[in-house]
Parts: sequence; structure tokens; C-alpha cells
Amino acid sequence: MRAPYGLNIIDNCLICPVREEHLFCNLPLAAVQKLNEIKSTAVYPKSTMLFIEGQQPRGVFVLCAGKAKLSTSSIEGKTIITKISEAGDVLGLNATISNRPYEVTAEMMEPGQANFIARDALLQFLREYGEVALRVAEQLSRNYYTAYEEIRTLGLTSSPSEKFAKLLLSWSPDAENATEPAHLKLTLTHEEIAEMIGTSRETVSRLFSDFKKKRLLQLKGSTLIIRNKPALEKIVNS
Amino acid sequence: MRAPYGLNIIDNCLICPVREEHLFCNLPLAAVQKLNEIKSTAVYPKSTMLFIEGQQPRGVFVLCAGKAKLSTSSIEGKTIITKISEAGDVLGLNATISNRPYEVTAEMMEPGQANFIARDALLQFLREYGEVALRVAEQLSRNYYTAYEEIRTLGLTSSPSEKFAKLLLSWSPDAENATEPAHLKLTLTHEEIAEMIGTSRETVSRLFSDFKKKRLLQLKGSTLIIRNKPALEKIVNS
DNA sequence: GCCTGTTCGTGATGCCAATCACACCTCGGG
DNA sequence: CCCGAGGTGTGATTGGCATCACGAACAGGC
Repeated sequence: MRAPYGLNIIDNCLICPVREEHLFCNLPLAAVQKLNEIKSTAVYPKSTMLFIEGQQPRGVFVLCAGKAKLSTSSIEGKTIITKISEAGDVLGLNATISNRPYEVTAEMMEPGQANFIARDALLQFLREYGEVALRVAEQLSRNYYTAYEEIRTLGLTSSPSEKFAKLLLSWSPDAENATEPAHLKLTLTHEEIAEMIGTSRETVSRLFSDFKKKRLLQLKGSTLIIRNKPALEKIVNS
Repeated sequence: MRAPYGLNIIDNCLICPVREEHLFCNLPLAAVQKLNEIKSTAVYPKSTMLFIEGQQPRGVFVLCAGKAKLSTSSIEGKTIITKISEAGDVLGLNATISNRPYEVTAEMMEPGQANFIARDALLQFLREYGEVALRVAEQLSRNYYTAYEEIRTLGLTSSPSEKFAKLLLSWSPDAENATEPAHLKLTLTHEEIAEMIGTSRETVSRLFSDFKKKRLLQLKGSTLIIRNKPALEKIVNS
């Protein structure tokens, strides 16, 4: 870290020139300044609920550091995780824009930091800066696409192994050039993976064994190695 | 029908003062005029595909008359119907705004009429009329909510009977005052219902028999009578 | 009227994954 | 050091639903 030029993480937070897909990046200077006025930054410990499914929307959270899981639950306690959000993601946008209850629960998976922008201030800001409103529309549209992908996974994918393969592929960097298998840190428990693909914990355990046996993947401590991407792709389109 | 004051259906189409939840209603006069310039109206026979999943977005369709079903399919041919659109709905908005392929196929279920607005013209129009862009954002947000509801249904609802009950309730008018059971026309085949709740046609057949036996519903020709809404709600939250 | 194609009802069969149960492992704290 | 809690592996059992396989009912066309 050690942010240069005396910028600390907080100051640096909304401004992320690298990734223009993020909502509040590459905005006109005036807009950025206004944003900095209306935002408030806070640090959240692990397991903090930024907001809970069903609550009236208070505003949006722009995640600066740390990961958060978005989930929704039925009354009987069954839970599905719909997304793992990372730095740069905007949480609660849909609810805030449409003034409907938060549709998910957002829970920090590790300690992190986020900017909060209250609903009223955000709407006022959007009215003031029309081009940002269009950006918001695009972001909502992207969210919609992600949701639709989820629908396809849940509705069209029959077997757990198919969904599991799909998940693994979504984790795997899509670089085609890499000849050697992809390595990545596995931070989720089997339980959480089960909630992502809508199956039981035990089945996830069995899937891991199964895929290991079939040489599709390998586990070294918490490092997951995807050994045979083409085979996984074959399973997905079975 | 017989539109009064010489208005035919086509002229009347974009302007629907009654239902302000529709995207292009209650707009400033100038915007409406502009809309009328850039739209083009056409009549479509039954089974017309307005657009197909995966196509590059050409623009949006504003449905004026007739119903359309939105569906998405896997390569192996399994299909889920995500929505039955009716007059007033805007189809293809997400794809058009974000310039990604249509995420669904839109097929007319009966003969109907729709206004088409090409992508370029729409974007230009939105840039010109900022308040409409905000309306678009709200609409996208609503779409997102619907998608999320679908995710909850697919991911959290275990049994077909639960999903079936949920579907029936979504059809039933939510008026609480009505003491006598709700009547409604059933225009879908069992196959289509199966594709809406992600099960097999046979299971839907069995569900109908089952629910009839349990006095939850009744069928008279193509008229569906929902006899016991509270019981259905109980099944949903089983 | 008949004939063809779609839609619907219902039995028999088999399989896959949820569930229960329990042992084991790993890590961090007192 | 041990202990407890959360996480993991894996067997046995079971039920629910997909699938196959029909035949019946119902359209719509000429």
C-alpha cells in the first residue's frame, strides 16, 4: 500500500482511474468533488451487515477494500449467495434508485472499508449531473445481466456438477494464452460454495473429491489449481 | 375498442395516460413528439420473434397490443420462460442500453402490435431528455427486481408445488376484499407453465390434478378459478 | 364428417441428490 | 497444552421428480 503523495486510502477511494467500468470513475472534476462532499467513509469489521434484505434503502455503499457477499434467504433459512463483491463495486444501487427494500443482504467477508452515500444526496447528485445518471443506468443494466446469468444457471443447469464447473470457470482467469493451469486462493467454505450453486454442503465436498479424482483440479492448502479448463467447459455444455 | 376522436390504435400507442408506471407515459409534450418521430410501428403475427437471445441489440420494442413471452434456452434445448409481457411493456431495454446481446428471446404469443425504437435514436433521445434517462434507470431497476424475484423462486424454492403455488398467486389479483374466488383465463399450455417454474410438463399436469383434489383451484374450460388463496400462501411459505 | 397434430392425463421405472449420522481434521485461544 | 468450534470427508438411506411410454381428449382444416 503506502499510498503516494500523502493520499490515504480514504481519499483515494472513490477515484480509481484504472478501471473505467466502475460507476464513479473518470467523472468530471466537479462531479468528483461533489461526490466527496456527500460521501462518508467508514471501516467495517468482518461479518458486518452493510444492509439487510428487506430494509428500506438508506443509500449506496461503494466498496473500497475488502470483500462482501450478497445473499438472499427464504423464511425457512435456506440461503443463496448471488455475488461476491469486491473493491470498486457499488452495493445497494437498485434498491436506492427504485426506493424499494434492499433485495439482498450485504455482509463483509473480511474487514474492509466503504463509502456510504445517502439516498437523498445521491438522487440530488444524479439530477445535477445527468451524465452520471446515464452511467447509473448502464450499471443497473450490468447488474441485470449478472442477475440473468444467475437465472440461467439456476434454471437451465440441471446437475450440481454442471453448476460447480460453471463456478470454477467463472473464477478462472479467462486468459487463453496461459499454458500452465491457473492458481487461485480459495477463500470460501464448502458451505458457502454450496449456497452459491444451490446445493448441499456434502455434495460440494463430494464434487471436490470427484473433480480431484478426474484431475480437473487440485488443492494445495487453500490454493486451488484448475488443471483442465477444456474438460470443465465440456461439463458445462453437457 | 373503436378508439374515440379518430385516434387509431397506432397513434394512441405510446401515450397511455392511465398507467404511469410505463416507461414512456406522462412525458413532456416535446419528448412525446420526438418519440413519435423516431418510433416505427408494426403489426406482428403470432409466433413472431421480435428478437432472439444472443442477437446484437437493434433497439427496443414497446408492446402496444398482444402478449409476448420472454424466454432463454440452454444449448441442449431446455427453456425457461422468465416473463409474459403485456401491452405497455418495453422489451429489450437492458440489452439496448448496455449494448450487449439480447439476453432473452421475445416471441409474440398472439397477434399484436409494437413500436420499435432503434438504438441510436433512443440513446440520442435519452441524452436530449435527461429526465427520461432517469425514468429508464428506474425501469431497469424494476426489471432487476423482477429478475431477482425469479432468482429467489428458482434458488430458494425447493419443490415444484411451491413454485406452482407461487405462480398461481402471481396471477391472482391481489385484492383482499374479494370474498368470492378469483377467476382468470388460462392461456398457457402445461408445457409453458412447466417452463415457467422449471419442471416437467408431466409434473405440471400432476400438480393441477393434485391442487384440484385439494380444492385449491378449479378449471372450467380455459377458466381458472383460484379457490383457496390462503392455502396457496401457506404452501409458498412451507 | 374425418384426419392430423397438439395438448393433456397417468402409470411404471430409475436415478440422483438431500438428508442424517458420525468421525476426523485444523486452527486459535485460554 | 488441551479443548472447543468450525470446517471437512464419506457412508447409508430415502424420496421426489424426470423420464419413458402410452392412450385419450381436443382442436382446427378442408
